Amino acid sequence: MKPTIKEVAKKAAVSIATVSRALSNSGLVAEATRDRIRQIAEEIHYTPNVSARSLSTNRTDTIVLVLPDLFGEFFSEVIRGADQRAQQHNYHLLVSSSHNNKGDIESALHSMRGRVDGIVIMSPNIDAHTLESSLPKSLPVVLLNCSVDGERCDSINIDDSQGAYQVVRHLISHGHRRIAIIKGTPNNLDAEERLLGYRKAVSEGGGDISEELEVDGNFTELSGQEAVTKILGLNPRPTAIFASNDSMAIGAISALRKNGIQVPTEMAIAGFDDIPVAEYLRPSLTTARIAISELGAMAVETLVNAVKERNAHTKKQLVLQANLVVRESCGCSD
Amino acid sequence: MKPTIKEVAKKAAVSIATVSRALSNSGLVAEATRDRIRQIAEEIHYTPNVSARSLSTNRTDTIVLVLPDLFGEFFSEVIRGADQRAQQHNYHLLVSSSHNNKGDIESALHSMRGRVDGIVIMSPNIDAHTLESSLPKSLPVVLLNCSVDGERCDSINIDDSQGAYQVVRHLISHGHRRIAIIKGTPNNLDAEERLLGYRKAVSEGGGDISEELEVDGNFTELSGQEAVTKILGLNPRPTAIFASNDSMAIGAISALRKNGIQVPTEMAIAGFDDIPVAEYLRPSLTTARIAISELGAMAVETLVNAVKERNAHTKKQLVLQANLVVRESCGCSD
DNA sequence: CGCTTTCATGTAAACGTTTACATTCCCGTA
DNA sequence: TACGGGAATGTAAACGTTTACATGAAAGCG
Repeated sequence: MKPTIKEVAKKAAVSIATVSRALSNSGLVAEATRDRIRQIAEEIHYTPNVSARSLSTNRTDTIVLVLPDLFGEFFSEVIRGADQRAQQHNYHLLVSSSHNNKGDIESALHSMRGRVDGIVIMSPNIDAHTLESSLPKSLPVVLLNCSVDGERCDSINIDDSQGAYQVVRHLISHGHRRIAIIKGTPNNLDAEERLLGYRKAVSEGGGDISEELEVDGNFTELSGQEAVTKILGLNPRPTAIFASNDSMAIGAISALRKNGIQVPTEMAIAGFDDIPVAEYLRPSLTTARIAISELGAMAVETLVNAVKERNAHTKKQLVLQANLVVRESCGCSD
Repeated sequence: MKPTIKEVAKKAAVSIATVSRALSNSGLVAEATRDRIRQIAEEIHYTPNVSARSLSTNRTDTIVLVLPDLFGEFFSEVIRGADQRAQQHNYHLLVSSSHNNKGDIESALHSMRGRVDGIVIMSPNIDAHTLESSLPKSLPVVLLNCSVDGERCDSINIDDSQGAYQVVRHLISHGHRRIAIIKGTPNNLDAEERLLGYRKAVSEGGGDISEELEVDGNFTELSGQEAVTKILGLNPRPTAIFASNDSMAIGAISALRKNGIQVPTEMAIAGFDDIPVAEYLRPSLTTARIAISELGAMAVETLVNAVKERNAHTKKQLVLQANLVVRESCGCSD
């Protein structure tokens, strides 16, 4: 059985209050007493129970990042940024997956009460109003990639529409007029806004506007591959593809190669995100770059501030801009 | 302030014990009473404090995965497998980073007492004996990619040596005799064993054995690129490269391209891991495949069993085999 | 020498929840 | 009608730690 503070107190012949003060440097303890207590604690491998401690102090020095998924380069980069910034603020970062469904988000939220000081939630697939009804009232929350009205918590979103618009405009500037889009997951905020940006750019640039050019995908490489099969079957065939994220662009490039179609000379392609591997592909991928890792870092920064203000601060909504990154897959050179 | 069980009890005109029984379905409660309590709990947005609950029940239904880093496709895949298996067992999975240093591992371990029921630790860079001295005695732990003597906890390792051996043997079967290796991080168990496998295959296959062919890397794409600069400067120039992981192989391929060297006709290359993007590269990457996601899943399975047995079971050491996956980058066709 | 202040430590309540045990009431059976 | 058993609920201790307040002793100052 794991030793408790009582065992330390007994062996050190002091009260548990003295042990607590000695180990946490809170309040006066005679130096000789403190040294004796610390030595005994180390000898019997005592570590405080953080549940008991947080019950008592009403603090955990921990925050949690709840993501739709925990894998893939995009989420990886979000976690990287969040982890680094949490470390700088001496907060312990935990990461948890909501598996992209509302029930799991609620379950994750319910399991966090008393365990963390604040929560970052990325949840582009969940309706923000139904999400808000699940949010604990006093626990600071920062929402990522959700559409909320701003009274209840801070949020950071990506200007998806503008990023998609830039990328598609660039394809148009290459002379493309028949551009397909591989869409993201249905009911996903990012996907919806990227579609809007695509439509706006195509409309303004005199490109073909057609429902058949808007091909289903779900942000995975496999769905990018499958979309290409459909795109190649369209008549007349598109000359460029905008994939709503880089993973689908990667899958699309692979499928084009398998169909003997040369990128970018026979089909131009562009993505969205700029995940790290995008620059290593051949051809390297033109894309809308989001500072993904900075998204995670800003989320943590915002949350840590909210925790310090006991969630009483004026909530704010930030928007991250996307920047066009021109590489080879649109026809430009690296 | 967040409502507690006391507020629910007061509004429902029952004791806190009745509320606890009603909400957790433990013990008899009249149906009308239970319905009234649940309605009130929902109205005032009551969620139990999990710290208090775990203090009382001595259980958390949570496990944690402590990784050297939380980003990159490899760790991503480990997390994917772990998360799926944890969900199947109705355990909540948390993920935390040790930032690949002993101090942070100890800090992570100390912050988990009373918060989780068990811990998976992947720590290839830390000497296992010093790690073991930090392990809590009664908390079940599963170690990944560490070298331990097996009395204290379960472990799952990769047969790195054998995997590297297979890959390098394959390069030798293509006629290569001057094969460079891009090594992993110093003092890393995986890196060390892959180097041993490389040496054994080269030695048995009559290849060149030379310290200059063993080039430093640290598992990142950038270090793969930098290693290529050194390798191209060797005289006579190697005809093949074995990168100790796929990320460095990706970086190496990119650098070879930039130097105008065609893979595989002018330089063959192979990696280790088989991260998901490896199949989308051009040329696609020959590699030693580890069922990375299965590593995570097995770790969780082993830990959940250890928790159930209250850590009193006979500890076991499992070894995951690597399988050669032949693609284009060695000169074979897909 | 006496009084005041400060140091060092102990006591006990509190944090929020669970649950063992006790109590009361109701129902069924002889 | 009486007794026994079971349902329903309340009481209070426990989980492990923190910390406000109390107490005693020692040191310093007038």
